[in-house]
Amino acid sequence: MSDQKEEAIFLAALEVFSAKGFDRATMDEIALKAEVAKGTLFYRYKSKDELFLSLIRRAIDRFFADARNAMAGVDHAADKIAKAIQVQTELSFQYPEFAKLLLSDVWGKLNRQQQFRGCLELYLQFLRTIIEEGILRGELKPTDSTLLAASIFGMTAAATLHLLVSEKRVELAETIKELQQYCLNSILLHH
Amino acid sequence: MSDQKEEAIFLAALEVFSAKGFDRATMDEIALKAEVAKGTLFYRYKSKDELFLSLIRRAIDRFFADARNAMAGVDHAADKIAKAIQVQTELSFQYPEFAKLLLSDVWGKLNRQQQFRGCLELYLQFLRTIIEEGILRGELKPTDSTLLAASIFGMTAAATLHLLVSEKRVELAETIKELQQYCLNSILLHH
DNA sequence: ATTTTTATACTGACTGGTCAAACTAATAAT
DNA sequence: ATTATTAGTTTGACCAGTCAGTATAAAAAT
Repeated sequence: MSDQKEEAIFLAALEVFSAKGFDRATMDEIALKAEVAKGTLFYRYKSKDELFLSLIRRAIDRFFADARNAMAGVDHAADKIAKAIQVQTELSFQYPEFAKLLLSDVWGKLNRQQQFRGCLELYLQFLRTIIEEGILRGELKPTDSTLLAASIFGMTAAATLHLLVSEKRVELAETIKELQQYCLNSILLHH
Repeated sequence: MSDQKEEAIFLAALEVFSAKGFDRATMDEIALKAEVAKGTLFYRYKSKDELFLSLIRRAIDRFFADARNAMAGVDHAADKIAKAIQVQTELSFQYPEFAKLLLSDVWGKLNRQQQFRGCLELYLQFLRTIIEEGILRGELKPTDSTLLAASIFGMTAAATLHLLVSEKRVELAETIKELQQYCLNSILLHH
């Protein structure tokens, strides 16, 4: 039960799944990168699916924790949303390949993908709560909180991925500020 | 070079790739669904990659044409953006599985995925032009047009997919209106 | 006549998962 | 102290299935 091995497997899985996506990632490559025999992977995880999910859970938990953390002491709903956008953008820049994996594999019907979605849903739920509170407190316009939460998440994910993929050098801080403004102010000059 | 066969292959490929994603889709199944011998697929397309790309090109061309069409006679940049959101949302609702495929497979590094991205880029370029014109004409606040274009696309894609995947019954028209407002007005009540 | 299609069988590379054997270290028995 | 036992862990060769792509020879279609 060496924690070292577990950590090595986690890092290798993160790397390989991120680089190749679920289907093209192989257990052989993960084992190789983790410097562990293939059998060890299956001793510790029932299947490729399970290894993948354990990775996802750990990563999303951390994302979630970061987001909660960033909002400690923040009161206004708009400010909380701004923080959420910031944390998500920072994570995308820090783990771009993982962010791609996230946006690529959440939409499917397979069991693994549904469970994956369940993890992400926890975060969206959290956003929803913030939105609903904001509406109740008269800070936000009434709207379908589910739709808005998904919109904020999707806008941030796709925008950052597009930047990362297009390989333009960009200022992280500047990007965050603009995304926050799209969402929180109008893009219109007069209205 | 019967057009009938080509159409059958197109439809079958659309269906199978949409349902399974690129990796899990098999040429055998596509051939079966198209009621065509497997050899025919390889006679007409060099490889699975090529078949996939021809499908993508055709689909995105159509999306692009729809968008252009919807904007004929529309003048204000904000109205054009509203139309873009509308067309994209309608297409997501009409071909939900294909929309998933789109958002899942555009981010990769593989040759096929890069070419795929090239197709989508044409559309984003188109959005950019609209945005830049809007800025020049003093209708939109100055911003990085690339970032905004990607944000609009991503917001719309992720929001609609999330609805489709969560299987809540929703009003298409209502959804479109809300997404347009997120983008074009503020979500804030006072500002 | 030439191109296109079909049905079927085949190849060969790849990969998730298995399993019996081997290793390790701690504990119990002598 | 030394040996035996036990339980958990690790190994890597191996298996069975899958699938893109090929081959072929006959039949349709143009």
